[in-house]
Amino acid sequence: MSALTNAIEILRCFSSARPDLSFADVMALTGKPKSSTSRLLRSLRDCGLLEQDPHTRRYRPGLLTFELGRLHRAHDDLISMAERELREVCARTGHTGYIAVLDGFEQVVLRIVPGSNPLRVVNPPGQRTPALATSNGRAMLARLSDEDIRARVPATYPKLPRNSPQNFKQLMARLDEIRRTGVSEAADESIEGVGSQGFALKSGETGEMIGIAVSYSVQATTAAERANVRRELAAMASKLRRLTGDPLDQDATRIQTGTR
Amino acid sequence: MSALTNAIEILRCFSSARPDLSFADVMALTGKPKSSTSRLLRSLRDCGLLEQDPHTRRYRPGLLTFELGRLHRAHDDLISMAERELREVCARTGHTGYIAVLDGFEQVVLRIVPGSNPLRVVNPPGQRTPALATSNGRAMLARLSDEDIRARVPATYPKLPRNSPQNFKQLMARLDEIRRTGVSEAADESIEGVGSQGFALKSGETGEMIGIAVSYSVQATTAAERANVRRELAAMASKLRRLTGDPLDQDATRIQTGTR
DNA sequence: GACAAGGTTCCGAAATTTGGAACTACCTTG
DNA sequence: CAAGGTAGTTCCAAATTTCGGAACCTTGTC
Repeated sequence: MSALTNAIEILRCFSSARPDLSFADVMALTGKPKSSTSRLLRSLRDCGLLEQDPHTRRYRPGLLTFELGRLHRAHDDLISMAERELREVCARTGHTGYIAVLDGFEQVVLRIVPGSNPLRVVNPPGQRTPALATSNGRAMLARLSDEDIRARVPATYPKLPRNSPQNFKQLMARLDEIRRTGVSEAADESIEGVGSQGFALKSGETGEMIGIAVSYSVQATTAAERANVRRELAAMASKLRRLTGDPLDQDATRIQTGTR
Repeated sequence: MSALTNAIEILRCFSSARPDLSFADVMALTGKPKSSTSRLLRSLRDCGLLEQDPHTRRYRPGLLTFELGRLHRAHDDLISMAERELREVCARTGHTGYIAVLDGFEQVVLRIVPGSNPLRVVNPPGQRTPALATSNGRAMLARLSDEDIRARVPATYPKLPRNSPQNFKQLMARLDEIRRTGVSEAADESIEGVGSQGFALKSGETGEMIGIAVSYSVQATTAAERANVRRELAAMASKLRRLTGDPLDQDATRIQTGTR
C-alpha cells in the first residue's frame, strides 16, 4: 500500500458530517497503527493538504485543497452549459436546481441553483449522497450497464430512506422504469416532504455524465405544477442532448426526461 | 523524496493561470523523468485527486479536491466573523472586500464580498498573488518578525508591479511604515487604477492570521472617500481585535488600521 | 511507411515506509 | 504528589515502494 494510497484513505475520512477529525478519529477510521497515523498526518499537514487547529489539535482539509477545489470548475463545457439552461428553468418555475456527478454508488453535488420558492437548500455543493436515493442519481445509474450497476452497489445493500428502493431488485425495477418511460422522479426520500425530477446528460464527445434535477416541496406543489416541471425538464434535456451530442439524442423527437 | 512529496509537487503545478495541464506540461514543470511522471499521474487520477479529460487527455484537479475544498470552509470562527463585519462595511461603502491568508510570501484569497460599485472582481477565491504587492498582504507581513520575513521572501527578489516595493530594502521600509502608522495602503499595484486599504487580524486563541482589505477604483474615489474607508476599517479592526483576542488589542484606544 | 510526439512498461538498485515498542508530555484522579 | 490514562512522537530493522534509464507501444502526420 503506497504512501499516496494511505494519504487518500485519510483524506476520504473527511465529509460534511465530519469536517474535522482528531488523531484518534483518524486512527479509528483507518485502522492504522499509531506510528503510521502520526507520520502520515504530519506529512499531510506539512504539505498543505491538511491543516491542524492550533487550539483543539484537530485536523481539517487544508489550504491546498481549497485552492485546488476552486480549480475543479475547469470541468467547464458540459457543466456550465447545463447550468445555464438549468438557471432558466429554475427562474421560470421558482424551484431549486441541482447538478451532480456519479462517484461509485454515490453522487456529489457540483452546482446548485437556488429557486425563488422558499425551500431550505440541504445539499450544498460537495455534498455526497447515495445516488440510489435521488432522481438524478438513479437517472445516471439507469444509463449504465446492469453489470456496471451491480459492481457499484455495495455487497451489503445500504440502508436507504423509506421511499427509496430497499434492495437490489427494487432498484433494478426502478431503473428499468426510468429506461422505459424516460422519467426519473423521487418523493419523500432523502428529505421528508421534498420531491424531485431529474435526468442524466452524457457528453457525446467526452463520455462524461452529469445528473440534473429540479426539486420542490411535495406539499406546496400541485400535480399540474409537477407536470409542468416534467415538460420543462424534457425540453431542457432535449436541447442539452442536442448541444452536447449525447448518444441518446438519436431519436430526438421522443420525450426524454430520463434516459433511453 | 516520498511519493507524497512528488504528488504534492504535481498538484502545486495547477493554478488559476494553468487550471489544466498535459503530461508534457507536468513533466516540464516538475523536471521528473517520463516514467515517474506517468506513474504518478496515474496514481493521482485513480485516487480522485486529479481528473483526466477523456478527450484532450489533459489533467485537472479532481472531484476529491472539490469535496475537500468545500470542507475547508468549515474553518470558520475567525474567517466567518471577519466576513460578517466586512459585509457591513462593504454594504456601507459600496466597495469590494477581500479576506486572504498568508502562505509563504504569497497570499491566497479566501472570501470576496462584492461591493455595489461596479469594479470587476479580478481575484476570485483561491487566487494566489504575491503578498508583497497588496495592502492586506503587507499588513500580514508587517506582523511577522524581520527574520521570518527574510525567510519568506525568495532569494531572488520577485519582479513586482511598478508601485510595489522593488527590493527587500524598500519592502522593509513599507512594512516599518505600516508598523508605525498602523495603516496599510496600496494603489496601482497588482491592477492598474485599483487601490486598497487593509489590515491584518490575528486570533489570540489560535494565533492564525488573516488579511482583510477593501479595494476601490482610484479614479472613481475622492480623498475624502478614501479617508472614510480608513475610518471604517479602523473601526472594524478595533472591533474584530476585541472579539478575537488579537494581541494587538492591548491599547484598543489607538486607531489601528494596520498593525502595531 | 517512416517519423515524431506522447505515453507506458520493465527491472534491479536505492530509498522509503511499516509497525511494534519504548518514550515523552500532559491531564485527571485518588 | 504519585499513579494512571490519554495523546502523540521517535526509533529501528525488515519489508515494500519508488526511481529512472531504456525499450516498447500507440497515434497522428507528412
